[in-house]
Amino acid sequence: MGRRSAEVASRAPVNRARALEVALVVADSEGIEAVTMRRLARELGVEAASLYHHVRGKGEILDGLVDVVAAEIEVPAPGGDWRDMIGRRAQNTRAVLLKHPWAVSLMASRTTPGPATLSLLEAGIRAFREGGFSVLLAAHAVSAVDSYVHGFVLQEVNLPFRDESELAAMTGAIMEQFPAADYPYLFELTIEHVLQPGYAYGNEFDSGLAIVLDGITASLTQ
Amino acid sequence: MGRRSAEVASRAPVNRARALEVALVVADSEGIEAVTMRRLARELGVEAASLYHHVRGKGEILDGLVDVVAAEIEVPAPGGDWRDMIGRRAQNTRAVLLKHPWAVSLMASRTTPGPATLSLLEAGIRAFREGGFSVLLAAHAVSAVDSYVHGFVLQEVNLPFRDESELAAMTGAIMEQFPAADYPYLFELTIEHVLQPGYAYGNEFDSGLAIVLDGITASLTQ
DNA sequence: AAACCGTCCCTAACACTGTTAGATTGTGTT
DNA sequence: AACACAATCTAACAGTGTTAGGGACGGTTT
Repeated sequence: MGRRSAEVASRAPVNRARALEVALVVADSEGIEAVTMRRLARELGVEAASLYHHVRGKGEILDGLVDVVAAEIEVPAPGGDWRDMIGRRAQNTRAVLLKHPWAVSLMASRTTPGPATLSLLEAGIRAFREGGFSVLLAAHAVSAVDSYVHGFVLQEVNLPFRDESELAAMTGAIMEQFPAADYPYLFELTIEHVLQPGYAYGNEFDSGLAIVLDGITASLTQ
Repeated sequence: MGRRSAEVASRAPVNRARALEVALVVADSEGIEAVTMRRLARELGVEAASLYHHVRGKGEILDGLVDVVAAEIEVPAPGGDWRDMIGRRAQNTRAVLLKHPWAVSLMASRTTPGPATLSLLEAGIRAFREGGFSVLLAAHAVSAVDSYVHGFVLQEVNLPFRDESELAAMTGAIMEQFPAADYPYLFELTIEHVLQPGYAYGNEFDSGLAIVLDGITASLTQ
């Protein structure tokens, strides 16, 4: 009865893949800060130092986690409208990153890309190139859309509230602490938009994505 | 000559402001991971536990750092073209965040905004509202542009190279490790764009910003 | 069969981290 | 001179990643 959260059979031999498997479960259920060498080892029925026979260090675990998440992102098959393909790629990316909220910051901070990360990038560039974009324009476009997606999700996963009541409490606390007169437009937007029933920050994703895609279209015809 | 990097006079009394001052210097010169309670205390000529008489915990230091950086971002004065104002705001944001590379992730992960953070947001919304945007469109637009800027800089500050030769070494290492045939378009883009003399990823910022601003313009007239 | 070798795992330790409890100092006021 | 109070101290706790060195086990070679 000791172990409660990540139930992983500790029979199979310890190796890099099993360590990553366990790390993913722990990160998803308790956050990335719970992924420690001692914790992974305990989950694998082993001592911390033993992990260093399968992995160069904790960095390799983090790199591996990033690529596992990247592999989970479905890339649209070639052949089709670039706008549709890039749009779906963006939606899929957001969906997967929301399932692993710790992954966004990690993807940015880790700098050794794995095969899945490269494939995701390849699919983005391909969609633009086969859609008639020059190499230069494709580079600009994929950078713009990926920056937008990562930036949006980065904010989204760090929001300090999860439902409307928590949001109301949050905005209330902020507006109490600071004079509302200093931020008239922010105040207006909060009252008339944010605090309206049915609001969720995640809804802004689609409009922002449309903005970026429209901008990319405009960059084509000029 | 024990102390070498952050030379801060340790005469003045210890308080929250001085702690933040020291924290900023340490973070800029040695990275955010060097900002530890013991390090700040040492720099202030004091023991770590003493800091807790001036600050609730390390979180308050990090929150303070975020707002110090936000305060450094120059917001354009009211009255002018929205595209120009938002563009300058984006450029200024990027410039300041590049001076404090640790700040991007921190701004996203900390969830207690300070006055400077709110002012920056206020200025963005104001530019759109006074440019004729509805509350809804202004919300969409400011979310889109801020997501783009943060996402771009997040990638930019985490690039594992600083000059063209390091970039060449990096791409070379990646292309050795993985079969280039698996990523034909990425390969093409690398050869024809990334490895061209004068390339720097930061140059993509302007084109992406133009894309977002064009997209916002398009969202107005539809 | 006996010796060897490499893989895997262990214990122990090092130098760190944020944070708290409780004692001690120093300064200013009564 | 006595008190009060804020600021600082020492010591400790439960963690972190990582390395060194030793022991057990299996398979392969002599």
